[in-house]
Amino acid sequence: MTTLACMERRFFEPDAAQVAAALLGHYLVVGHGDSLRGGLIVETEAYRVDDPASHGFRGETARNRSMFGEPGTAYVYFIYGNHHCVNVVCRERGLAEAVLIRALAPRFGMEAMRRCRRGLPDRQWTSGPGKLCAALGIDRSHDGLDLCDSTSAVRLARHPNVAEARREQGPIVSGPRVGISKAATWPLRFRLAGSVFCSGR
DNA sequence: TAAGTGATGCAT
DNA sequence: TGCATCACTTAA
Repeated sequence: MTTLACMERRFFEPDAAQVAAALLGHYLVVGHGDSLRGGLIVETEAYRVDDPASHGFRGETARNRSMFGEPGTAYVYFIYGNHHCVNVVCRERGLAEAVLIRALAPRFGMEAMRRCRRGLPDRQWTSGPGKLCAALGIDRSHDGLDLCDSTSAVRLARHPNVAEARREQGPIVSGPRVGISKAATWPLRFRLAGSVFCSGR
């Protein structure tokens, strides 16, 4: 794909709910040497600064430090002893807001993703926040990367025709978050409801 | 439906 | 130091 321009930083200055919706239909990609893996974002979840479910709610620690960084920073955490999840930091430095990338429609590096997902069917490669990190090879070593920098291993890229992508895979719907015990009913989960690659939890 | 996995954070 | 919790996945 020749048209993979990185998102500009100001894209991530609004609050996490706005950014979570705005990211749908754009790309998350990871460079591995000369090759690329990634896909189209079809599901996101917002975590707000006043949000008891957010890792940043109780203040800055070694684990969540990058949540307090510049908008467009990657926050990657390790959970349940097995899985990594990747977030995009929003709002200005010092305010912990972030968007969890929950699911992708696979687009680039299909064979590499198939291998990393043990030969499972494509619908199971990236249809969950831990799955997509496994498929793309994202881990804590990517925590704190600038997702707006075209030289970063992990980055976010603008879809040249995001309106069309949303038409094809929409509509955009929002609803309760999943997998959390606090403030789960806040309608901060967003997805392209026509995509078969949503996590379905 | 439940087990597994290990880091994290708060209580002790 | 101990222990409950955890923004998940897989096997059953």
